[in-house]
Amino acid sequence: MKTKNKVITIDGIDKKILRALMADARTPILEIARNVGISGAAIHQRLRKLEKAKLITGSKFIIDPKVLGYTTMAFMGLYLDNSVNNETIFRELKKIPEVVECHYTTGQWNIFIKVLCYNNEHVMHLLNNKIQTIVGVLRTETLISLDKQIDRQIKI
Amino acid sequence: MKTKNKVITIDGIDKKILRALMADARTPILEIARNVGISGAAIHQRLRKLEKAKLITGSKFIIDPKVLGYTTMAFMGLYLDNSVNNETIFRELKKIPEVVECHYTTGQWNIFIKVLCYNNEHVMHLLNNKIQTIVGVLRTETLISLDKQIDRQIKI
DNA sequence: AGTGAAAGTGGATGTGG
DNA sequence: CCACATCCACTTTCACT
Repeated sequence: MKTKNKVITIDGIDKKILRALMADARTPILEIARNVGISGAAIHQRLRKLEKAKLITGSKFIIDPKVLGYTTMAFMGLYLDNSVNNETIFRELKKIPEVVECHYTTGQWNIFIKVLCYNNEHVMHLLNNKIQTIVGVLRTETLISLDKQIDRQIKI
Repeated sequence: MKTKNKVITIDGIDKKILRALMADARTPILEIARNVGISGAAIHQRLRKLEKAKLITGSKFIIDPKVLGYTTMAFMGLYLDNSVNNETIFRELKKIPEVVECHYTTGQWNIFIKVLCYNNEHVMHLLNNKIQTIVGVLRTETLISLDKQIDRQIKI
């Protein structure tokens, strides 16, 4: 069990700062300062506060996997053998670079993952040679994402 | 139909640059320059090349929704009425801030979405008052993510 | 919480190899 | 493709309010 995270409240200025940086992590602090009408140093303090509260967990360049040839996104539901420890499965899944998300879920499957592949053949290979060979994985179901229409963070 | 994206190849230096910036979008270019052993100006040129190729699609501050109280993540599979246009559904879903991902998928459902909620009650409210009221949505199935173990970008 | 100033660093660009 | 040099803008910190 993880320790409980405190829920924090943020004001309008924090929201403006976050919205700017969530849209573009390299937005100059001074530019934000000019837009919200306070000094750069004040923005700094607020950012430190937000980082300390762990609301900001980092910043990332976002790349488009399609440009590297990863044109096929798929979701897979995994049925597991009751006798196997989830942690073992997670450890194996983390080793597979194509697996970009992994959830322990309610419902028909035990584990639900998102994968990125070059094409359907790659999906097949991944299933046969990587996923299905993990000890404890009994059966899988695959959904192909034909079109990703929304992909965003929670609205601030 | 979108226009076809060209698949590009990147060399070892590009990979190092991308890995640094994918981990932390605010990594100074000069720091990367020192690490890979070429000048800052060269890094600049390569970044422009990668942006031009649309491999880099932007940069974002990543926030942890849990700290704002969004402790419940769920996936929902939507069954649609054949007579309704998908675009109409996408448009409605985009208006719902809790919906952070939306895919048109193969398999039992027509549309598959990811949502962020405060709690199970919020999930229920979302289903009853937002999702199920969209014209064309016949039925839904919901999976709750009890634990997110992996959430990353494709490995470079 | 916020300001303002000061010192250091980094971003961006043009010239030339 | 890359280095070097330059200029300007931005980050970061601190004393003060």
